[in-house]
Formats: sequence, structure tokens, C-alpha cells
Amino acid sequence: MKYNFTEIEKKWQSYWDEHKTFAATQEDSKEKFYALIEFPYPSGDGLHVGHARPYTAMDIVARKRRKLGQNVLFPIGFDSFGLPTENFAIKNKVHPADVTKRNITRFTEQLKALGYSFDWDRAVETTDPAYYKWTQWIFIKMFEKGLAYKQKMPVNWCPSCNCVLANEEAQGGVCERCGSPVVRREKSQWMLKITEYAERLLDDLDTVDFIERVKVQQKNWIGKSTGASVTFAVPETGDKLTVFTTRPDTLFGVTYMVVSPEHALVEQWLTSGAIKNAQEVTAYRDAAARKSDFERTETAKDKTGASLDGITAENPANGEKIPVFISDYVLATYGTGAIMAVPGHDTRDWEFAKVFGLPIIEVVAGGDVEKEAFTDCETGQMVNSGFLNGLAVSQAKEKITAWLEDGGLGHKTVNFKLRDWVFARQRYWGEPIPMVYCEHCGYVPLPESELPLVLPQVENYEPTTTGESPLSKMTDWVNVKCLKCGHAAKRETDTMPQWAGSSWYFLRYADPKNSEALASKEALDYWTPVDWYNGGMEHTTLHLLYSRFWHKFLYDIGVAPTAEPYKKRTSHGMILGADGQKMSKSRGNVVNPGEVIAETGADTLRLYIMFIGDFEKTAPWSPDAVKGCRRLLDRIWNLTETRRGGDDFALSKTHEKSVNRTIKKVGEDIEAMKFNTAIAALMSLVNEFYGQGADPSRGDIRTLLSLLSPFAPHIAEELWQIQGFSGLASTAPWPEYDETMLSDNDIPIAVQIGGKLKTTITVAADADEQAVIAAVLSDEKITRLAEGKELVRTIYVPGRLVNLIFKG
RNA sequence: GCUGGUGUGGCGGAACUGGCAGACGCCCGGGACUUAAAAUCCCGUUCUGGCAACAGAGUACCGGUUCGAUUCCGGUCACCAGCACCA
Repeated sequence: MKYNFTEIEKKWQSYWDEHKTFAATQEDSKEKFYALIEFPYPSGDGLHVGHARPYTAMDIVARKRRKLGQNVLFPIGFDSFGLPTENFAIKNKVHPADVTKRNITRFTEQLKALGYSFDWDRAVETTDPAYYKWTQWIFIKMFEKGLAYKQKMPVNWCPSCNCVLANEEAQGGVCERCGSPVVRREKSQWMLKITEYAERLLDDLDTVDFIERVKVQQKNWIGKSTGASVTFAVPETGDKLTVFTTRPDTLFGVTYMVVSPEHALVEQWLTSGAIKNAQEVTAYRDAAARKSDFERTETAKDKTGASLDGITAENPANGEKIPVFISDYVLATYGTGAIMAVPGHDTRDWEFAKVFGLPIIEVVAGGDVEKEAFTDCETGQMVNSGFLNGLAVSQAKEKITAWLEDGGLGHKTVNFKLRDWVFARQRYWGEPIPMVYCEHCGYVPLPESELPLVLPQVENYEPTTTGESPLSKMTDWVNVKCLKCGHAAKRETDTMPQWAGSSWYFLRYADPKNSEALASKEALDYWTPVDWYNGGMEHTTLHLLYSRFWHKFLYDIGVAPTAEPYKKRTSHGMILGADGQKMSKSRGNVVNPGEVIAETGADTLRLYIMFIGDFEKTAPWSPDAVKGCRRLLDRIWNLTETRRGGDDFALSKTHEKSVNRTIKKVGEDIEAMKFNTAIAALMSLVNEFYGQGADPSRGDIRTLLSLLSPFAPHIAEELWQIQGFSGLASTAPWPEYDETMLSDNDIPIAVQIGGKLKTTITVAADADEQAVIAAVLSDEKITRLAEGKELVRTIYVPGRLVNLIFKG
């Protein structure tokens, strides 16, 4: 008989809702556990199976911890600002707020249909003015501390979205959202000084329990490198050209210098006429400016550039005069935007030197610099380097750095790849930046009393191609009096990026209704930090890094109680389509969770999505394999329904150790996120109950249902009630296992001859080595195989195996 | 190019700290029940040879350490992800 999942699942979802079974209430005496998943962006497509995997996983953890007696906070909300909503709204001529409302309603229904144990009373929406009041408040605090600033600079511009992008959103030179090639534009932008936190964002990774690949990826993104800055004199103009290098030891090998096309000195030298071939240099500079980032990386191998005739630099180490070039292989945004070129020991410089016929000097012996650059730092010895000759690279680095410092020619320097965060978007559907610009006073933040600065209703919120926000057309909203001096002033019309609201939402969950503060101190002290945060790898260098930065800032100003927001971070693999390809509408391989629920129930979907494979790895969806999970539930239903108290139960030969082992295994597997093997263990136990019978008097059924309940909460709850157990399966204590019940009296021992398995014998668990070997040697098969051979060695691994080595 | 990861039956995947490879599930084959089918229950299911007992091979590939290697070491190949002229 199959169970009626539709009815049962609705019944218990309503029950949990009405009774607020999973509401989190602060109880200072109780141990808290804060489980967090990344709140969804409520897109028009509805919930995706990609959401179900991490959400189900953390729901299982939350449900288990609750049963362990911990005070669990497992909240949900909506990251509801964002471009797709705005684009949909423009296309269909509706207001983004209406679209958002509709999508959130739909998401809420879908999330509830999956039976997640969220505390719905704490749900937050980033588009709610009562919420984004505090997003704006944090921005103002950052402005006050000098961490938010406006600056004209080259930015990533997506010509399709008509919007600037953060570096993190423009990886690989294409727009993260729409895939269009990103171009460079000069624009005055709001920036957040995340670089000021670079060192701490890096160092504090050692204090948190993040999976290794997350740490590695953040470390690489922050990209710390230690070296020296070195100053070269330009005798023709009297300027100083400063470079950053990680190889100061190679200073004697510098044969030319390169500055980026955007370097300020180039502009200066062009204006002053110091550059003799101004036409050529200007042409090169313009061509570089026209290239998109994508084109720049495409042509990365072919070095191009132009020499700056009339400009030379003086090597501080040996006083030699060397030529200076501009080339776009030198980035304006890293280091000083200029390099000292050491073609003998840097691959890129070597390539450039070959194209331009520049001298290559060997200063570290060990390679052949005529064939290729020798970049090994470990083995080489300094040559052609004056007072550095004979030293190892590492010693030379120290010696030359000290020498530069003594002579005032340079010093030890640390550089980061991390760039400041472009924090403005020229779009409508985002948090307004609460700033007013006055000709006399500059940028003036709104006072807290005027927050939230609510997004005004506009007629037309289509993006402009000029790079102005749609809000700029709202003249009566834009034109205000300066808050300081009263003169005419203008509001900032750019809005915040999507990442703003999600950078602190986990703090709001602690106290979501607070109108006096982003959350009360008591609530934050009790609930934060987040104990366990699971989310996608795609957010590692975006949301995860951004929110760590905001949290550190909030910690610094005394709002957040801890230096790090998340104690533990785990990550799930993607679910692919049945064809092994990434799910997408165009491929037609998208699995809609709603359809699966309708067909086979939420409990089955939850089970399958956890059984599908290793949680951390990508896994293809398999419609057939879902059946196995459905069968498990039917078998449990029939086990407890039709066989209840029947003859099968009377057998009750299932050994107590099986039950105890399953309790241990399922509990440990949940903590290790090995959900697939936890479910396999449940399947095995059910198989055993079918074969041997379950003993209700021992509580076998109760234990099974309790273990099942985090995975398949609805059916567990229903059967719990049918069995007449008191309370709810969801809140009943997690079963305990008896340590003494885990091992057998008789254990199997593998018997090998020369490392090859020949047979298996059973011995008493407390048998000693002698007894086991005696048993092995008296085994009929072993006797036969051993005949006429001399036993030269026996290896005995207690409880595992015996390996016999024969001669002849 | 750099960084990280992965490679196990027809398929998804198991395997503690070097100790019985393939748990669990899907597919498939057989049986029971049924007038029949579906569902359900039971059995089998890495490959090769054999009716079978059994024998041999086998964890991407080549080699090494070891009584014993999916696991450790060296090398090769393939795939996935991230970064990418970061000086």
C-alpha cells in the first residue's frame, strides 16, 4: 500500500505553522545553534532544485540539533533587490515592487511545501524599507569612517545591463549576469574601502572553520604578495618612477622599465613635451583604452607597446640608464602601475624584450636566459650583481632591500590583488544611497532621523545609456536643500549593488523587528556568530567576502560582538540535469521541485536530493533513482502500518546492535554532511526489519522514525502519531546509542595467503592472537592450501585479518 | 600558465588511520503472489572462464614502498572548478 503524501504533508505543514513549532526564542540558559543558508533571490522562475540541496541539508542539521535539545535559530528571508526583477518589470510594464511581492509569495509557498523548519516569523526582505533603513545606516557609518568614498576611476561597464560592475562581478572580462563583454569607462563612483581590511580578511581565515577550498579561493582573491618598492630617477624631467617588485634581488638585471598606458606620468610627459614620439605614444594609449578587458586577455600572449623616446630611467643599483616603455601588459590597477623589467628572470618581460630587441642579463645562475626566463627562486645563485654575487635568492632579497632602505631608494612593501569595491549601480531597483551633494559642502549623509530614504515611485525606471541612474530624471526628488548649509543640492541617484542587503542580513535575523537598531545588543550577543553557514562556491569571492568585510566593520564600531560572522562554512555541489549538463531553460533539462513534489511528495524529494551523491560534489539528477527513495518511504509506511504487531514483528531477530549502530552512523553522518550514507544506513535498517522483524517493545520503530524525521519529517510525524508516541517526532529527543552494543561477540577475520584473500573465518571477539592463528591454521581450506609449504611469517591485525606468508 | 579538486561495475555512488573493493540505490535477470499485468515481497547481479565448486583479472595509466595499496610516494593522461600579463 502506498501512503497519501499529499494529504499528510499538508497536514503537518499546517500544524507546524499554526503551532510555531520551529520558532526560535531566546533562552539565555540554553545552548544556541545558529544554522544559516543563503537566502534566495526571489526570481520569477520560482524555486529551483539547486535551492533544495543546501536548504534540505541544513534543515536536516537544524532538525537534528533541535532534537538534541539545542536552541536552534534557522531563519529564512529574501534577497529581493536585483536586476532580473527590474528587467522583468520593465518588459511587462509592472512595478518591480509588485513583481517582488508576487515572487516572494510564490517562493514562500514552495519553501513551505518542502517542509523546512524555518522560523517564518523572522523572515526578512531586503527591499523592505524597515530593513534597508539599516543597510543605509551602515553605509553612512562607513562614510563617516572614511571607508565609503566617491572617486573618478576606470570601472567595468556592462553595455547590456547599462550598469557598472564590481571587479568580482566582471571576472574573465564578461558580465557575471548576462555574459556580455565588459568595457572600461571612466566614471565617478561610490567605492568601499575593502582593501583596508585585506590583511585582516586574510589573517582571520585562520580563526574560522571554513572548508579548505573556500579559504584557498579567498586567499588567492585577496592575493597578498610581499616585496619591495624601488624608486628610479628620471633625469630628463626630474621625476621619480616607483615600482613594486617581488624580486628586488634581480635589480642588477633590470634592462628597461614599463609603465601602464593609464599611468599619470605618461599624461604629464605628453603635456610637457618630454616625450619625443608623442604621436606614437598617444596612438598606443588610445588603442589600449578602446580594448575591452576581454580583448586584453585574449591578446595576452602577444606583447605590444611603445617606447617613450626622450625618457630614461636610472637604475639605483648601478646607475645605468635604461629605456622606458608603455605597454598594456602592465596593469594600472596593481602595484604602482609601473614595473622594472627583468627579462632574464620574468617570463613576460622576456617575451617583451624579445619583441623589442632589448638586452637580457642573467643575474641568477641556473638556467639559460637566452632560451627562456629563469624564474626559479629556490636553487639559483646571484651573478653579475655586484655586492649580491654568490648569494642565494632569498638572502639577496634581504640584503638588497636593506641596502635600498639605507639609501632611501626603496623599502619593503606588501601588495594585494584585492581592489576596492565599486558600490554603486545606475539602476532603479536597489537601495538608494543616502547622500546629498552640495557644491559647497561636498557629500553630506542623511541624518539617521531621515532614514530610511525610501525609493521614490517613478514613471519610468528604464536604465539610461548615458550611465545615469533612472532616478536622476526625478527632479523633484533629486533637488533638495543641503543639509548643512541650505544651498541647493542634489541627491545621489545611483543605488547600491545587490550585495548590499545580503552583507549583514544574518545579523537582522537575531532581532528582525527592531526599529531602534539593526538588532539589539542582547540578541546579537546571544545568537551570533552564525554557527554553521552553508552556501554556494560561486559566492566565495562575492557575498562571503563582502559580508565578512561588513561584519568586521560593524565589529570595529561596536555593533557586532565578534570579529568573524561565521564560525563554520561548508559548500554544496551543483545539481546537473539528467544529461549531465548544467540545468538551463534553453537545454530543457530543468527539474522543477514543484512537479516532483506533486508526483511523489516532498519527503521523497528531500530524501533523494540528499541520497543523490556526495554533498560537496556535483551530481546529475536521475528521475529513475528517485524511485528508490520513494520505495523506502512506502516500505516504512507498510512496515509500521500493516505489520504493526503482526507475526513479522514477533520474530524480532534484528539484533540490538544493528539499531545502535544505525543511531551512531546516522548521527555522525549528518554532522559530516554525509547524508547519502546516512540514508543508506536507514535503508539497511529497514531491510533488516523486513527480514528479521522489528521489536516494538524495544522501541525499534520509535528509533527508526526519530532518525528518519530530519530527512522525511512529514511521514515521520504522521507515523509517530499513528503509533501513539507522545509529542512530535520533530521535537522528540534524538535517540542515544549504547556503546557496548556496537560490537559483536563473534567477528569475521579475513584470511590471506601472500596478501591474497583466500577465505574468512569467524572468531570470538576476545580471542587472542594465538587462538586466532590456531583457528586459521586448522581451517580446512587453509590446511589444504598450506600442504607441503613452509610457513615463514604470519601477520595478524586484531579484528581484521591474518596474512600467511609461505615459502616454496 | 597558476591554484584547488576529481578519475572505482551498465548507471548514481560506498570503503575508518594502509587491512575482506563495489555498502546503499537505480537498471537488468529469476522466483513468489495474480486469470493476467502493475504494484509488492524474496533471490541474484564487477568482468573473464566454468553446470558448479573454483580459478584468474580488476579502483584512469606507468612505476615504487609494503606481508598487504582505491588509500602512501614519483611520473603520465583525462576531466571539472576558480584565477589569469598581479611584476
